[in-house]
Amino acid sequence: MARLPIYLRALTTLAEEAVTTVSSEELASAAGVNSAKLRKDLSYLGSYGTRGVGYDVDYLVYQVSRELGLTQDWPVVIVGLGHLGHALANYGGFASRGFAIRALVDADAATVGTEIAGLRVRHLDGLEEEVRKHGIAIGVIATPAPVAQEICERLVAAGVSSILNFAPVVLVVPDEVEVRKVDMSIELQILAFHEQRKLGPERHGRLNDAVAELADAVST
Amino acid sequence: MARLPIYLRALTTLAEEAVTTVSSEELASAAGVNSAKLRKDLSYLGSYGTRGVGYDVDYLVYQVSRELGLTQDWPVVIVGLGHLGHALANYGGFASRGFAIRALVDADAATVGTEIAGLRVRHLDGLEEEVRKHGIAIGVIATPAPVAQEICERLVAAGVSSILNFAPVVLVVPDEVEVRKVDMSIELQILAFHEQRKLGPERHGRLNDAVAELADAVST
DNA sequence: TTTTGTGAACTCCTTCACAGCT
DNA sequence: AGCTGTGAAGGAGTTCACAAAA
Repeated sequence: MARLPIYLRALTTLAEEAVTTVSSEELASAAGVNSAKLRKDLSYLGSYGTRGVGYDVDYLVYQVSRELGLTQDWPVVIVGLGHLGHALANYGGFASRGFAIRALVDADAATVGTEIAGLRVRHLDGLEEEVRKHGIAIGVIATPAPVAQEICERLVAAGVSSILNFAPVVLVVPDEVEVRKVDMSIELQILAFHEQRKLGPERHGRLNDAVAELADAVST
Repeated sequence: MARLPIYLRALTTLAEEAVTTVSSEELASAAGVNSAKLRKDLSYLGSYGTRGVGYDVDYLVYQVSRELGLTQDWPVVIVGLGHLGHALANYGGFASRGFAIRALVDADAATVGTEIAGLRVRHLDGLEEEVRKHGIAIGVIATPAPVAQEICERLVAAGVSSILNFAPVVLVVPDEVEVRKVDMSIELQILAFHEQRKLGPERHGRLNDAVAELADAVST
């Protein structure tokens, strides 16, 4: 149910605009999906709509939040406070969405001890203690790629079972640990791929090899 | 082919380790996918493997790069230089992967004129001029959510046809414009969902309504 | 013998289309 | 009359399993 957070965001926006009721058509277009898909997705949570009317916005916000586990606050640790970790620590979107950054950890002596977003950065040595002390279940890895796997293993050993990985590596974890990854280079590369396609039909792997062959055949 | 960048990263790592040949099995495990899937993906680019042997790493790096359009450098503009935009501008992974950040643009007077990662930040007013001057086709939006759609429209009007969006909104664009989005809150919410599942079987939408009903039926 | 490249089967997700409520 | 909830159809992507090539 990777789309629930998008629905929740659209619903929250509607609630702020004092909208009380929304149809699947309206909500779907706000979320950028097909309305049948939205209805099917919501139907997995239960029958929270009213036929002929639509969905009650506040009620649906609550139900979706509950399904996502956002009726409680999840304590989070950020490992690695370079530019990215710094940006993450300061990102306001977390607190308002059910997450509480409880610990910041870094290996760099110049960073350790500084205060970021109201929290003091602790040395990497204290990682396990911080995880246990705050009952942290979600770890964010914003370290350089070469150390990400090691940090990941330490997080898992300390009891973390969900990891959000910003380092450009494929993390190896036990089956019961959930990993999500965010890789900006990969997103840009996907865009570059589409840009290239737009430039013209020349040189596009096998498709164009076939075209070239055809052109050859025709010209002879 | 959203997986090609992952294969490319694995291949680049192998090349750095002076590995010359790799089997689909090995490359697939490095990329975290099934080997049949990897072979099928690569087969769309052409037949670049040798049966009984595997793939030549350097040759495959070249072919995948070419397919992704990374044999040329793509000029990029970053709009919004808060913590996140700052982090993106300083992220070294771009330059080494076929992208060149050519312009930085922000609306905040305190940020305009400062130098970030060797580039001077220009006022938002100059957005269109920067896009034209550098022939920019890819725009990165790292602004607050409320202005993201407006920035997006200006980028598109100026000629940008691919957008990487970090603002937590669904952007509306013409069909020919490609949008990729990165939303850290959404990734965390997906993790929270899985964390909650692990906590116990109580209260999980319709599945548990069914279980509860069954329990009722049994107890009566 | 080893490993690719790929038809065929399978599984999962999406969309249609409409019966059933309000 | 209007909109949800959902079976059924359709499509896309994944995995199997093996023939063909080195």
